Amino acid sequence: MTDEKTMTIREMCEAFDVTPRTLRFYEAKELLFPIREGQKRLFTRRDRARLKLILRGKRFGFSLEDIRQLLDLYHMGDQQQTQLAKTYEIAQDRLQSMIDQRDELNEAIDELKEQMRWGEKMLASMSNSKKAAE
Amino acid sequence: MTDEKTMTIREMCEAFDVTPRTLRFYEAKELLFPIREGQKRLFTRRDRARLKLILRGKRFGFSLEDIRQLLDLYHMGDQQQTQLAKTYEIAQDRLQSMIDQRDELNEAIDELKEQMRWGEKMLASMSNSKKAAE
DNA sequence: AGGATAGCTGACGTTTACGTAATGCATACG
DNA sequence: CGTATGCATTACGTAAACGTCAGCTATCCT
Repeated sequence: MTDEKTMTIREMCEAFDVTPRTLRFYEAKELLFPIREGQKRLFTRRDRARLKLILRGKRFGFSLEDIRQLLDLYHMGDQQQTQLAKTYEIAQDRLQSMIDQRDELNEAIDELKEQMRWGEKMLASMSNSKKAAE
Repeated sequence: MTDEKTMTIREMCEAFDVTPRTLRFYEAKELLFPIREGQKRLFTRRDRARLKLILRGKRFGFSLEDIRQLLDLYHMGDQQQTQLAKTYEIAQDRLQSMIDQRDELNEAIDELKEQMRWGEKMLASMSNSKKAAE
Protein backbone atom coordinates (compact mmCIF):
# COMPACT_ATOMS: atom_id res chain seq x y z
CA MET A 1 0.00 0.00 0.00
CA THR A 2 1.64 3.22 -1.16
CA ASP A 3 0.24 5.72 1.31
CA GLU A 4 -3.36 4.77 0.73
CA LYS A 5 -4.64 6.92 3.58
CA THR A 6 -7.78 8.93 2.99
CA MET A 7 -8.47 12.52 4.04
CA THR A 8 -11.60 14.31 5.20
CA ILE A 9 -12.87 17.32 3.37
CA ARG A 10 -11.41 19.66 5.99
CA GLU A 11 -7.98 18.11 5.77
CA MET A 12 -8.09 18.52 2.03
CA CYS A 13 -9.10 22.16 2.37
CA GLU A 14 -6.19 22.97 4.62
CA ALA A 15 -3.72 20.96 2.57
CA PHE A 16 -4.67 22.65 -0.71
CA ASP A 17 -6.11 25.94 0.47
CA VAL A 18 -9.55 25.53 -1.05
CA THR A 19 -13.07 25.62 0.41
CA PRO A 20 -15.36 22.61 0.96
CA ARG A 21 -17.67 24.10 -1.62
CA THR A 22 -14.90 23.90 -4.19
CA LEU A 23 -14.24 20.21 -3.53
CA ARG A 24 -17.93 19.32 -3.68
CA PHE A 25 -18.21 21.35 -6.85
CA TYR A 26 -15.31 19.46 -8.43
CA GLU A 27 -16.95 16.19 -7.46
CA ALA A 28 -20.22 17.28 -9.06
CA LYS A 29 -18.31 18.13 -12.22
CA GLU A 30 -16.65 14.72 -12.13
CA LEU A 31 -13.16 15.99 -11.57
CA LEU A 32 -12.80 14.19 -8.24
CA PHE A 33 -14.24 10.90 -7.03
CA PRO A 34 -14.03 10.69 -3.25
CA ILE A 35 -15.35 7.47 -1.76
CA ARG A 36 -18.20 7.56 0.75
CA GLU A 37 -18.15 6.35 4.30
CA GLY A 38 -21.78 6.63 5.27
CA GLN A 39 -22.50 10.00 3.75
CA LYS A 40 -19.09 11.51 4.36
CA ARG A 41 -16.56 12.01 1.61
CA LEU A 42 -13.14 10.43 1.90
CA PHE A 43 -10.48 11.69 -0.48
CA THR A 44 -7.85 9.25 -1.67
CA ARG A 45 -4.31 9.63 -2.93
CA ARG A 46 -5.77 9.64 -6.43
CA ASP A 47 -8.02 12.59 -5.57
CA ARG A 48 -5.06 14.48 -4.18
CA ALA A 49 -3.05 13.90 -7.33
CA ARG A 50 -5.96 15.04 -9.47
CA LEU A 51 -6.63 18.12 -7.36
CA LYS A 52 -3.01 19.16 -7.67
CA LEU A 53 -3.29 18.95 -11.45
CA ILE A 54 -6.61 20.80 -11.40
CA LEU A 55 -5.20 23.72 -9.45
CA ARG A 56 -2.18 23.88 -11.68
CA GLY A 57 -4.30 23.81 -14.80
CA LYS A 58 -6.34 26.68 -13.43
CA ARG A 59 -3.21 28.76 -12.93
CA PHE A 60 -2.51 28.25 -16.61
CA GLY A 61 -5.92 29.60 -17.50
CA PHE A 62 -7.53 26.32 -18.55
CA SER A 63 -11.23 25.82 -17.90
CA LEU A 64 -12.39 23.02 -15.64
CA GLU A 65 -13.79 21.23 -18.66
CA ASP A 66 -10.42 21.42 -20.42
CA ILE A 67 -8.77 20.07 -17.32
CA ARG A 68 -11.26 17.25 -16.90
CA GLN A 69 -10.30 15.87 -20.28
CA LEU A 70 -6.60 16.10 -19.58
CA LEU A 71 -6.96 14.38 -16.22
CA ASP A 72 -7.97 11.18 -17.93
CA LEU A 73 -4.49 10.92 -19.36
CA TYR A 74 -3.00 10.61 -15.91
CA HIS A 75 -5.40 7.91 -14.83
CA MET A 76 -5.98 5.65 -17.78
CA GLY A 77 -5.22 2.17 -16.59
CA ASP A 78 -8.49 0.52 -17.49
CA GLN A 79 -9.35 2.39 -20.66
CA GLN A 80 -10.28 0.93 -24.01
CA GLN A 81 -7.82 1.41 -26.79
CA THR A 82 -9.97 3.78 -28.84
CA GLN A 83 -10.69 5.87 -25.77
CA LEU A 84 -7.03 5.93 -24.89
CA ALA A 85 -6.09 6.99 -28.38
CA LYS A 86 -8.57 9.85 -28.25
CA THR A 87 -7.27 10.94 -24.88
CA TYR A 88 -3.77 10.82 -26.29
CA GLU A 89 -4.75 13.15 -29.10
CA ILE A 90 -6.34 15.61 -26.72
CA ALA A 91 -3.17 15.55 -24.68
CA GLN A 92 -1.07 16.30 -27.73
CA ASP A 93 -3.18 19.33 -28.54
CA ARG A 94 -3.01 20.53 -24.98
CA LEU A 95 0.75 20.02 -24.89
CA GLN A 96 1.16 22.08 -28.02
CA SER A 97 -0.95 24.89 -26.62
CA MET A 98 1.11 24.83 -23.45
CA ILE A 99 4.31 25.09 -25.43
CA ASP A 100 2.86 27.95 -27.47
CA GLN A 101 1.76 29.67 -24.32
CA ARG A 102 5.21 29.33 -22.78
CA ASP A 103 6.89 30.79 -25.85
CA GLU A 104 4.50 33.72 -25.98
CA LEU A 105 4.97 34.18 -22.27
CA ASN A 106 8.71 34.41 -22.78
CA GLU A 107 8.22 37.10 -25.40
CA ALA A 108 5.88 39.01 -23.13
CA ILE A 109 8.34 38.78 -20.26
CA ASP A 110 11.10 40.25 -22.40
CA GLU A 111 8.87 43.06 -23.61
CA LEU A 112 7.69 43.87 -20.12
CA LYS A 113 11.28 43.94 -18.88
CA GLU A 114 12.09 46.37 -21.67
CA GLN A 115 9.20 48.63 -20.69
CA MET A 116 10.30 48.54 -17.10
CA ARG A 117 13.81 49.63 -17.97
CA TRP A 118 12.18 52.58 -19.69
CA GLY A 119 10.09 53.19 -16.60
CA GLU A 120 13.20 53.18 -14.43
CA LYS A 121 14.79 55.83 -16.58
CA MET A 122 11.65 57.95 -16.37
CA LEU A 123 11.56 57.64 -12.60
CA ALA A 124 15.22 58.57 -12.36
CA SER A 125 14.94 61.64 -14.58
CA MET A 126 11.80 62.80 -12.83
CA SER A 127 13.40 62.62 -9.44
CA ASN A 128 16.41 64.48 -10.87
CA SER A 129 14.42 67.41 -12.18
CA LYS A 130 12.57 67.51 -8.90
CA LYS A 131 15.85 67.79 -7.01
CA ALA A 132 17.03 70.51 -9.40
CA ALA A 133 13.87 72.50 -8.72
CA GLU A 134 14.42 72.52 -4.99
CA MET B 1 2.65 60.84 -38.53
CA THR B 2 3.53 57.24 -37.73
CA ASP B 3 0.59 55.42 -39.25
CA GLU B 4 -2.00 57.47 -37.40
CA LYS B 5 -4.90 56.00 -39.36
CA THR B 6 -8.02 55.10 -37.45
CA MET B 7 -10.16 52.00 -37.89
CA THR B 8 -13.88 51.40 -37.65
CA ILE B 9 -15.29 48.86 -35.26
CA ARG B 10 -15.76 46.30 -38.04
CA GLU B 11 -12.21 46.63 -39.25
CA MET B 12 -11.02 46.08 -35.71
CA CYS B 13 -13.20 43.00 -35.37
CA GLU B 14 -11.79 41.40 -38.47
CA ALA B 15 -8.24 42.37 -37.65
CA PHE B 16 -8.34 40.94 -34.14
CA ASP B 17 -11.12 38.36 -34.43
CA VAL B 18 -13.38 39.81 -31.76
CA THR B 19 -17.01 40.95 -31.79
CA PRO B 20 -18.23 44.55 -31.66
CA ARG B 21 -19.72 43.81 -28.28
CA THR B 22 -16.29 42.94 -26.96
CA LEU B 23 -14.78 46.22 -28.13
CA ARG B 24 -17.63 48.26 -26.65
CA PHE B 25 -17.29 46.27 -23.47
CA TYR B 26 -13.59 47.00 -23.26
CA GLU B 27 -14.31 50.67 -23.78
CA ALA B 28 -16.88 50.63 -20.98
CA LYS B 29 -14.30 49.02 -18.73
CA GLU B 30 -11.78 51.71 -19.72
CA LEU B 31 -9.39 49.39 -21.46
CA LEU B 32 -9.77 51.15 -24.79
CA PHE B 33 -10.41 54.82 -25.61
CA PRO B 34 -11.61 55.14 -29.20
CA ILE B 35 -12.28 58.68 -30.30
CA ARG B 36 -15.74 59.65 -31.52
CA GLU B 37 -16.67 60.98 -34.90
CA GLY B 38 -20.27 61.92 -34.43
CA GLN B 39 -21.41 58.91 -32.50
CA LYS B 40 -19.16 56.43 -34.24
CA ARG B 41 -16.08 55.00 -32.58
CA LEU B 42 -12.73 55.37 -34.29
CA PHE B 43 -9.93 53.19 -33.01
CA THR B 44 -6.42 54.59 -33.09
CA ARG B 45 -3.00 53.00 -33.23
CA ARG B 46 -2.93 53.27 -29.47
CA ASP B 47 -6.14 51.26 -29.19
CA ARG B 48 -4.71 48.60 -31.45
CA ALA B 49 -1.59 48.31 -29.34
CA ARG B 50 -3.66 48.06 -26.19
CA LEU B 51 -6.04 45.50 -27.65
CA LYS B 52 -3.11 43.32 -28.65
CA LEU B 53 -1.85 43.40 -25.09
CA ILE B 54 -5.34 42.73 -23.73
CA LEU B 55 -5.80 39.63 -25.83
CA ARG B 56 -2.38 38.37 -24.92
CA GLY B 57 -3.01 38.95 -21.24
CA LYS B 58 -6.22 36.99 -21.53
CA ARG B 59 -4.39 34.03 -23.02
CA PHE B 60 -2.18 34.05 -19.95
CA GLY B 61 -5.21 33.86 -17.71
CA PHE B 62 -5.13 37.42 -16.39
CA SER B 63 -8.40 39.16 -15.60
CA LEU B 64 -9.39 42.30 -17.46
CA GLU B 65 -8.85 44.29 -14.30
CA ASP B 66 -5.32 42.91 -13.95
CA ILE B 67 -4.69 43.82 -17.54
CA ARG B 68 -6.10 47.31 -17.20
CA GLN B 69 -3.53 48.12 -14.56
CA LEU B 70 -0.66 46.70 -16.58
CA LEU B 71 -1.71 48.64 -19.67
CA ASP B 72 -0.91 51.88 -17.95
CA LEU B 73 2.74 50.92 -17.95
CA TYR B 74 2.84 50.91 -21.71
CA HIS B 75 1.21 54.31 -22.02
CA MET B 76 2.58 56.44 -19.25
CA GLY B 77 3.89 59.57 -20.87
CA ASP B 78 1.92 62.12 -18.93
CA GLN B 79 1.76 60.45 -15.55
CA GLN B 80 2.70 61.90 -12.20
CA GLN B 81 5.75 60.49 -10.51
CA THR B 82 3.88 58.83 -7.65
CA GLN B 83 1.42 57.28 -10.05
CA LEU B 84 4.24 56.06 -12.24
CA ALA B 85 6.04 54.55 -9.27
CA LYS B 86 2.92 52.66 -8.26
CA THR B 87 2.44 51.42 -11.77
CA TYR B 88 6.04 50.32 -11.81
CA GLU B 89 5.50 48.25 -8.67
CA ILE B 90 2.42 46.60 -10.11
CA ALA B 91 4.43 45.75 -13.18
CA GLN B 92 7.16 44.17 -11.11
CA ASP B 93 4.66 41.93 -9.34
CA ARG B 94 3.07 40.98 -12.62
CA LEU B 95 6.46 40.25 -14.16
CA GLN B 96 7.32 37.95 -11.28
CA SER B 97 4.06 36.07 -11.58
CA MET B 98 4.65 35.68 -15.30
CA ILE B 99 8.09 34.26 -14.65
CA ASP B 100 6.68 31.90 -12.02
CA GLN B 101 3.99 30.84 -14.41
CA ARG B 102 6.51 30.13 -17.15
CA ASP B 103 8.64 28.02 -14.84
CA GLU B 104 5.68 26.01 -13.63
CA LEU B 105 4.53 25.68 -17.21
CA ASN B 106 7.89 24.20 -18.15
CA GLU B 107 7.58 21.65 -15.37
CA ALA B 108 4.07 20.75 -16.44
CA ILE B 109 5.18 20.37 -20.03
CA ASP B 110 7.92 17.95 -19.02
CA GLU B 111 5.51 15.94 -16.88
CA LEU B 112 2.92 15.77 -19.61
CA LYS B 113 5.55 14.64 -22.10
CA GLU B 114 6.51 11.91 -19.68
CA GLN B 115 2.90 10.78 -19.36
CA MET B 116 2.54 10.74 -23.11
CA ARG B 117 5.56 8.51 -23.54
CA TRP B 118 3.81 6.14 -21.15
CA GLY B 119 0.63 6.45 -23.20
CA GLU B 120 2.53 5.61 -26.36
CA LYS B 121 3.87 2.45 -24.79
CA MET B 122 0.36 1.48 -23.70
CA LEU B 123 -1.02 2.05 -27.18
CA ALA B 124 1.77 0.02 -28.70
CA SER B 125 1.36 -2.95 -26.36
CA MET B 126 -2.40 -2.92 -26.76
CA SER B 127 -2.18 -3.02 -30.52
CA ASN B 128 0.38 -5.84 -30.18
CA SER B 129 -1.83 -8.06 -28.07
CA LYS B 130 -4.65 -7.32 -30.44
CA LYS B 131 -2.56 -8.51 -33.38
CA ALA B 132 -1.54 -11.60 -31.42
CA ALA B 133 -5.19 -12.44 -30.83
CA GLU B 134 -6.06 -12.39 -34.51
C1' DA C 1 -38.36 58.31 -51.33
C1' DG C 2 -37.33 53.74 -49.83
C1' DG C 3 -34.47 50.11 -48.51
C1' DA C 4 -29.84 48.23 -47.27
C1' DT C 5 -25.94 48.80 -44.42
C1' DA C 6 -23.19 50.02 -40.42
C1' DG C 7 -23.16 51.74 -35.94
C1' DC C 8 -25.31 53.21 -31.54
C1' DT C 9 -27.50 52.55 -26.85
C1' DG C 10 -29.88 50.12 -23.34
C1' DA C 11 -31.32 46.03 -21.22
C1' DC C 12 -31.80 41.40 -20.30
C1' DG C 13 -29.72 36.53 -20.87
C1' DT C 14 -25.83 33.13 -20.33
C1' DT C 15 -21.84 30.49 -18.77
C1' DT C 16 -18.23 29.53 -15.49
C1' DA C 17 -16.80 28.84 -10.93
C1' DC C 18 -17.77 29.11 -7.13
C1' DG C 19 -20.08 31.91 -2.34
C1' DT C 20 -23.63 31.85 0.93
C1' DA C 21 -27.36 30.76 3.60
C1' DA C 22 -30.99 27.42 5.33
C1' DT C 23 -31.92 23.07 6.96
C1' DG C 24 -30.88 18.27 8.44
C1' DC C 25 -28.21 14.10 10.15
C1' DA C 26 -24.66 11.96 13.13
C1' DT C 27 -21.36 11.72 16.57
C1' DA C 28 -18.80 13.39 20.54
C1' DC C 29 -18.84 15.80 24.86
C1' DG C 30 -20.03 17.77 29.45
C1' DC D 1 -29.95 14.52 27.55
C1' DG D 2 -28.98 18.62 25.30
C1' DT D 3 -25.76 20.89 22.43
C1' DA D 4 -21.87 21.80 19.89
C1' DT D 5 -19.24 20.19 15.93
C1' DG D 6 -18.56 18.38 11.33
C1' DC D 7 -20.38 17.18 7.21
C1' DA D 8 -24.29 16.67 4.15
C1' DT D 9 -27.79 18.48 0.59
C1' DT D 10 -30.72 21.84 -1.73
C1' DA D 11 -31.11 26.08 -3.46
C1' DC D 12 -30.48 30.79 -4.40
C1' DG D 13 -26.85 34.60 -5.16
C1' DT D 14 -22.78 36.64 -7.51
C1' DA D 15 -18.83 38.47 -10.42
C1' DA D 16 -16.68 38.28 -14.84
C1' DA D 17 -17.03 38.50 -19.69
C1' DC D 18 -19.39 38.76 -22.94
C1' DG D 19 -24.04 37.20 -26.23
C1' DT D 20 -28.32 38.63 -27.92
C1' DC D 21 -32.18 41.31 -29.08
C1' DA D 22 -34.98 45.51 -29.58
C1' DG D 23 -35.24 49.94 -31.15
C1' DC D 24 -32.99 54.30 -32.91
C1' DT D 25 -29.65 56.99 -36.38
C1' DA D 26 -26.96 58.24 -40.02
C1' DT D 27 -25.51 57.22 -44.68
C1' DC D 28 -25.27 55.40 -49.11
C1' DC D 29 -27.49 53.49 -53.19
C1' DT D 30 -30.87 53.19 -56.98
